[in-house]
This record gives sequence, C-alpha cells and structure tokens, in this order.
Amino acid sequence: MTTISQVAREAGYSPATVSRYLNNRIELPASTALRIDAAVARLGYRPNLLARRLSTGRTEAIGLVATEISNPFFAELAATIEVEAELHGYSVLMSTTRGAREREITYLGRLEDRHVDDLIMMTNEPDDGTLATNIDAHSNVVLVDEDVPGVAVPKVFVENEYGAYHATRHLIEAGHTRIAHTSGPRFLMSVRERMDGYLRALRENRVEPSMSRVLFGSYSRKFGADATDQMHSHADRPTAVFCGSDIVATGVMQRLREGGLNVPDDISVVGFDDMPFADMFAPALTTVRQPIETLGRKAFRALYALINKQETVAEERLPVSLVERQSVARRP
Amino acid sequence: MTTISQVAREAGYSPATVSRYLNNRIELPASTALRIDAAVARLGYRPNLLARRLSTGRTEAIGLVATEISNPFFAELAATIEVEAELHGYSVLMSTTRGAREREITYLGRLEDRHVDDLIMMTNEPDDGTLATNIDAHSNVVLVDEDVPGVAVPKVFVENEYGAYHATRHLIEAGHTRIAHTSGPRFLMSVRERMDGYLRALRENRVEPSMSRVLFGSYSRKFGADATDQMHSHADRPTAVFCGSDIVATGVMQRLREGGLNVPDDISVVGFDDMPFADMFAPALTTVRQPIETLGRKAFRALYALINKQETVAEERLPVSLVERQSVARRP
DNA sequence: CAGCTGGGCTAAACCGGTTTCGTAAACTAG
DNA sequence: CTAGTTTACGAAACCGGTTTAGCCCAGCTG
Repeated sequence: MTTISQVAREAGYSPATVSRYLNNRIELPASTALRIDAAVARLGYRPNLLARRLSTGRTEAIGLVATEISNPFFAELAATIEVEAELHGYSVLMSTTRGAREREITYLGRLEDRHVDDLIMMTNEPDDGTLATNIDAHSNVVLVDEDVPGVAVPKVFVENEYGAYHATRHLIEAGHTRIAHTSGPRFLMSVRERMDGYLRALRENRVEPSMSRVLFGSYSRKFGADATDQMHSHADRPTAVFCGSDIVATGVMQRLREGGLNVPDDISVVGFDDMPFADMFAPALTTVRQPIETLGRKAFRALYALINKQETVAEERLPVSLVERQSVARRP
Repeated sequence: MTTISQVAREAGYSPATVSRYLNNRIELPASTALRIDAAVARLGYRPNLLARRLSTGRTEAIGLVATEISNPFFAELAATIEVEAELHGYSVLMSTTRGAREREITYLGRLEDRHVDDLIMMTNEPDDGTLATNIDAHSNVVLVDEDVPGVAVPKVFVENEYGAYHATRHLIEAGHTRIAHTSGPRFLMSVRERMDGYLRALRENRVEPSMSRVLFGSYSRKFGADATDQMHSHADRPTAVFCGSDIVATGVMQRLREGGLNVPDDISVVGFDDMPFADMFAPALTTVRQPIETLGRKAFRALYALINKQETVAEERLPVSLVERQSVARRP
C-alpha cells in the first residue's frame, strides 16, 4: 500500500501539498499538478480511507435501520435508498432490529461511535418514548414511512389517511358495507391514519362503523391469519376486509383459503403498500400503492440536506394511489 | 467526546494501560481495573472507532454485493447474513450492482480502500473473466449461491443438479413428458447444473430431451414472460415447465394467465428457490427450496474462518428439497 | 545480600491522512 | 528600487486510538 508520503516524495513535494491538491483545496501550476498526477499513477496510490476518516471525522456512510429487510417492501425501499446514496458517494450500512427496541437504540449509538454519519430509520413498532428521547439526542436522523411521535427530525411519509379512505370507498362502491379493517400495532401513526381514512369513508357513505370490526395487531402475516379467525367468530361476518398492509393481507388470504373461502367471491380483500409481487398473489391483490422509489429517494435527499446543513422540510407527505386488481368483487 | 487519554488521566494511569486493559490484552490488579472501570463509567467513554480502525487496520465490517437487493431471495439471504454478522460483531455494508459488471469490480476495490475487511458476493450474471481475475487478486472474498468460474475462494452453493432432477422427476411422475425448461443466463453455473439435472431426469425416464425446449435468458420476470411466448410458438406445446428460478416462474405464470391459460390445469409450473411468498402465488408455487438461512449463515461462517485464518472448505454444497404446492397437476 | 524473575505500568512510535499557519520567492505597483 | 502582495509550497500539529520495548520495583532464590 502506497501512502501519501511516498507519493509526495516521488513527486518531489510535501504530503501537505499532495493532500490539498488531491482534495481540490488548492490551485497548483500545471507543471506541479502533472508531476503529482504522474506520481499517483506510477505508484497506484489510493488514499487510505481509515486515515482520512479519522482525520476528517466523517465516514461518508449512512446507516439504514429497518425491522426486517426480508420484508419485500423494506427491501425495495432499502434498494432505492442504496442507489441514491451511491449516487452521492455514500455507502449504506444495513441493520435490522427484528422487533427489538434495544437494537434500535444500539444502532443510534453508531452515530456516536462514528460508525456512520447519519441514519435513516424505518421503524414499525410502537414506541414507549425511549426511542424518541434517544433519537432526539441526535441531529442527523431521518424517519421514513413510519413516525416516532414527538421527535423533531425530518420525516418522509405517505398519505395514509387518503389511501385508506380511497381503498375503503372502493369497497363501498363495490357494494360492501360489512367491511372489516385488520391493521397493525394500535399506536402507530400509519395505523391510526389508515383507520381514520377507513372510518371517514364509512361515515361519508352512511355506513355505521363498528369498532368490533377493526382489529389491531402487528404488521405480520401471522396477525393476518389470526385476525381472520377472529373475524369469523363474529356474528355477521364481513364481506370485505381492508388490510393495513399487504403483509397482513397475505395472512388474511392464506387463512381464508385454508378455511375454504374464495377471494374475492366470498370475501373481498384490499391491502396497503403494493409490495413487490402483490400482483402475483392468488388472486392478484388490489392495494394502495406507496411510491417506494420516491419515498427512498426523498428520504436520502432529506438526509443529504441535513448533512450539508441545508434547510430541510419537517415533514413531507407523498401521494398514494389505488391499484385495482382481482381481489375485490362486486356485491349486490 | 471523551478520549482514552482523558479516561487515563481521570483514572491516574496511562492511555496505553487503559487501552490494553479495555481490549483484554493485559491482566491488571483488581484495584486498577476498578479505577479504570470507574473512570470509563464516569466519563461515559466510548472508543472512537475511526481511530481504532486506523490503528488496527481493520474495519470490522463486511461488504455484501448482490445484483438486486429487491429480489426477495437475495433480501432474505442478506437478512440472514446480517444477523450472523451482527452476532460476530461485524457490520454489513450493502451494495447492489444492478447488473453492471464494473460496479462489481468497484466494490472489490473497497477491500483495498479499507472500506470493508471482506466481501460476500452473490452475483448472478455470467463473467467474461474480468471479474474472476479481480476476485483472485483478493484473498478475502466468499462466493455464495452462484459461482464465478476459476476463482480460488471459499464457495457456498446448493445442490442445483439434484434439485432440478428432483423437480423434473416430479413432473414426469405426474404424467408429463413435454416439459420445457426456462432457466437463466446460459453460462451460469446454476443454470448449467439445473439443466443437467433436468436432462438426467428426462433420460432416466426415457423421455427424449429436446434442446428446443430449453430456453436461456436472464433470471428475471421479463424473461419468464418472453420465454412463455416463445414456448407457445413451438409446434407441440409443453404441458409443464420447470423454471430455473421462482422469479422466472412468476413471469411465466403471469404471461400464461394473460394468455388465458390456467396453471396447473392447462400447464404445470415448477420453480426453483422457494422465495418468500412463493406460497401466496396464484396458484401456490411448487418449487425447489434452497435453505436460505443456512446458506447465509454458512457464507458468513466461511468468511469468518477466512478472517481468522482458519482452515476453510473450498466449496460447500447445501441440500435442497422439493416443496409441493398447487402449481403441478396430474396428466393422464 | 547480590542476582534474578516477573508483575505493573508507561513513553513513544505508529497508523496515514488533513489542516493551519507561515515563509520564501516572485511579482506588482508606485 | 522598495514596499506590498501573491504565488507556491511545507513544517508541524492533529485526529484518537494500539502496540512495542522496556523501565522500575517487589519478591524470591541461592
């Protein structure tokens, strides 16, 4: 490994000059520049990142914290963030919390440890306040897709309320009135907002909402299955269900099928997210699409603005759209 | 930020002693240990990683290079690698090549740049030799799931030939003889091996293989669709198709459905990988399961052995299994 | 009691860059 | 020709750890 001193010696200058030249912090006469360039080329010099990082104090890496990277929705989001980060010369350190709150806090600690300069967090479990205080102790965090209430960092979310409203109205327009809502963790922003949209659609169309029809749990396939069981113990069964996420919808559809029920003929299902392969399901899932790519890009941009101490918007909301496929049927 | 010198001063010892003690490189009398511990706690000392890295020359991070993290199979693999890495105190730097060979080589350069100590590569595009020579220049790379021919690094693969053999035999036992094979890039190890298994199953069961029935392309959904079109222009259409990967199978099934054909009644489909949600497809996909979790864990373990200069096996093969679902129907 | 051993600890070099401050030489203006 | 200003560059401090070589002294040995 050649060092900057070797390059300097080879070129006949000092390490300081070489460093400043290579980092464009100085204008040099053409002859000098040439000699340095030649020396760099001759020795195949590549600056030692570790040394540079120590001396500058910056790592040019960001952290990406998600609950599960194996969730296709997060995987896709991570992918777009990674692309955007690479574009700006940043590397991405990936970490999953697998539902453990303390791991989220551990990863925040990486900011202090200089592991990464900044963090993008996509959490999807409710917070009792500990996470919030931990995040607030840092100034270089961006929240994407899901809120952690009470923290003052840039946030990039989608129009949850409107998406849910739209989805529910779609079900109503197809003739459904007994519409269940199987969502996620009760105290999550997205869950509350989606429920709000669901309720508004019902009320605006004069169908009486019943809280016994809205089920909370976790954003997981298992909860979808469990919720389905619960729905069916209910007196008058729903003819349609609006799920808080596609993952939940897969659980619902799976259990429905196991129970011999046909989607959409016996019961209609709508999801939220439009995760990859939602169109391949049995049946293809009608769902509310989140603009994953834009979400990821905006999240990184917000972080980038933060890094460069530019003005950042406190919260951004991205539009969603209903994509109609085969999991909804008309009802007389 | 408190430094090790401040801790040393606070405790009344030298930085050297504190450093050695904190890294378990020295045995100290209990009284000394106590005073250092106390100083660390009092000042809330956290070692500066950047400094440590420069001085040790190690980053305690590994790189993960995949073509697409948004492919659920890779996402899942990445997730298990990340879990295993974290268990051993390593962070994971994620990078996707999006099919660009030069990006693969760029990421190899990160080894020299001390970005990461080691690299796990899951490539799935054929190599013209440039990647191979680049990999060979490094001693700390592990290949997982797919080979790059001619490089001498630890490799963790699955029993492709047997899996394909098994899948094809399953089709034959269901009465099929006109079985197509839509695979991936022709010169990929996995493609060749899976084709070998496919051909062996045919021959062992006295059905004459026809190379016009095996189609090569890319491991992508689009290729699955295109290949389906091509299959249908064929004189006597296949009654079943064995796909080289689930991603390809989704493309096949999608196009089949668009063409008004029913899976499995009109045509049976078998995939390879058992990617997440393969059981949710329409119909649920019969496929060859790769033990993703074991694959990821073994890959990291191989890398870890490399790091610690332990003996490593040159190549490991993991067993696969056929998981039967609804995409295959009997034929008289 | 001299010599040896080993425990406890540290000075100083080192990792390889970046950055600040400054100076000598060249150039410009008056 | 002198004073002031640029230009071109370098010495040295700094980032914050780790590690090597070795010092000092207590205790043991003969």
